[in-house]
Amino acid sequence: MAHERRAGVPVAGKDQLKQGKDGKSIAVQGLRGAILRGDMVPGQRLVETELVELFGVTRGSVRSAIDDLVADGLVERIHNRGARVRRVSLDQAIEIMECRRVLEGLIAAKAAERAGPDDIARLRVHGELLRQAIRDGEMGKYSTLNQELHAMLAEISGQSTAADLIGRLNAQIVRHQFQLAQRTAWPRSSVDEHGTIVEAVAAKDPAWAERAMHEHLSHVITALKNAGE
Amino acid sequence: MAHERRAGVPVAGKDQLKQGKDGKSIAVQGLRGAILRGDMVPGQRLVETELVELFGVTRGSVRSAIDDLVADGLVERIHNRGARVRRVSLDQAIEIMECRRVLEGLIAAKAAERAGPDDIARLRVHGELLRQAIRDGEMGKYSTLNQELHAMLAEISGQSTAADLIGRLNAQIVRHQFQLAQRTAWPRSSVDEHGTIVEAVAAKDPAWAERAMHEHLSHVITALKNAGE
DNA sequence: GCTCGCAGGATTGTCAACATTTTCGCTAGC
DNA sequence: GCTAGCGAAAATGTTGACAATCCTGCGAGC
Repeated sequence: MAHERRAGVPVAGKDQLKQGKDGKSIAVQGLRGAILRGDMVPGQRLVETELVELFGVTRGSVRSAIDDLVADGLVERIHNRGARVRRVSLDQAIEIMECRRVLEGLIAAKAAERAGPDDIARLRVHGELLRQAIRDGEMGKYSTLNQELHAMLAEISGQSTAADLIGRLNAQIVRHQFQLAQRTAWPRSSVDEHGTIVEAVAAKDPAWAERAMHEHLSHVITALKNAGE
Repeated sequence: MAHERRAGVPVAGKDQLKQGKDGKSIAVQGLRGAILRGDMVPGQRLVETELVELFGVTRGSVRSAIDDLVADGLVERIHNRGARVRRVSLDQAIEIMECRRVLEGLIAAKAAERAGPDDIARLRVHGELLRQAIRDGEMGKYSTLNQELHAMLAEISGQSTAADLIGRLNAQIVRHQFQLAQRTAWPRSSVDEHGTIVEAVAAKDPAWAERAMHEHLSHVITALKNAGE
């Protein structure tokens, strides 16, 4: 009480470093990585003792890590019956993408409001790289650049709350997105949607940026729906 | 889906019963309630041993409960330095409300798509009650009805992901909203925004419903901004 | 007079053992 | 031949004790 420290501001830069040491964070990072990487498939049981010897941490840490991932929606647990990797149905994935759509729209709009000249320059460079990756058919590079572009917009927008929510939502559907990227040949019309978004932000036109982002993600959602049939 | 803990509708009856028994859930509910009710003010330290004797559960349960609330953004914890009730700045509250704005817009749109005749009837009744509460100046009743209306839309929309996100976001800013409700005399123009939303949903016009919801929450955000000056 | 260093006390983080619940295989009975 | 009931094994949930870390107050030294 004597020490009224910093009013809680956002996130955790140094916390991450500190947490890297203790057992819980090793378990969290290991488990999250394994699930996101696909080493553990949806529906698979997570037996605590197995994870103990897999990660070399105590059972308490594993337990705590599972709690964390349950809160993130990556794992589901049933009382006295253990935990398993959450299986996200296509309908749920669509729901999640619809949330992402409006949140990314918000970010795009705010980014358009706040973007400075240097931000715009960086965005343009990234947009050009994206176009090249698409033209050369390098899907891996495209995916990486795509994520970086969204991250850049999030940073410019300053909407850390929205960015955080999107991060969580995305983690839940990486598998669907991966499948989508592999099975879908993107139509020519959607090739330059990123370019439009960049342009809208550069023009500092929030409404346009939001519309462009909405349109872009609507196409992804449509592709998701079609993939299910 | 993964989190049917708090938000809209208690799907699992027996889970509630089970959760009521074990220590962790008692601690979670108790702590969340205390924070939301304002019994514990932002910035206040949460000493584990104190909570132990307050709720009559073990320290492990308290610890686990704190982890849960950290994941929900209600509490922040610093390594080896304990946990405290998260202090949400006005800027952060505005950010959160902007997320809520677009998510509620999504829900309103989807609700307009899916609403059946009985849903519409229920909404109209609720809208009328809301109007009465405003006319009679009963702010407490207004607040309750307002929440119920939003919950009803969330249920109709079927977007449980968005509803869950909104539930979490809302919990983080109850304090701000409470202060806002007490200090602000709502302008006449915003009196019947709820009516407009209900009408738009009843007309099964998603775009209109989304616009109406956006406008409504934009006014709340504006009020929030003004309250800070 | 001020700063640096150092125990003392308090609080959190970790761990290993105990209790409870569920599941699966087996036997007995219809 | 099939189903119901029982018991052992495995996995989970819980508890209490131990170790590491941090804040506070006091005293010595410059």
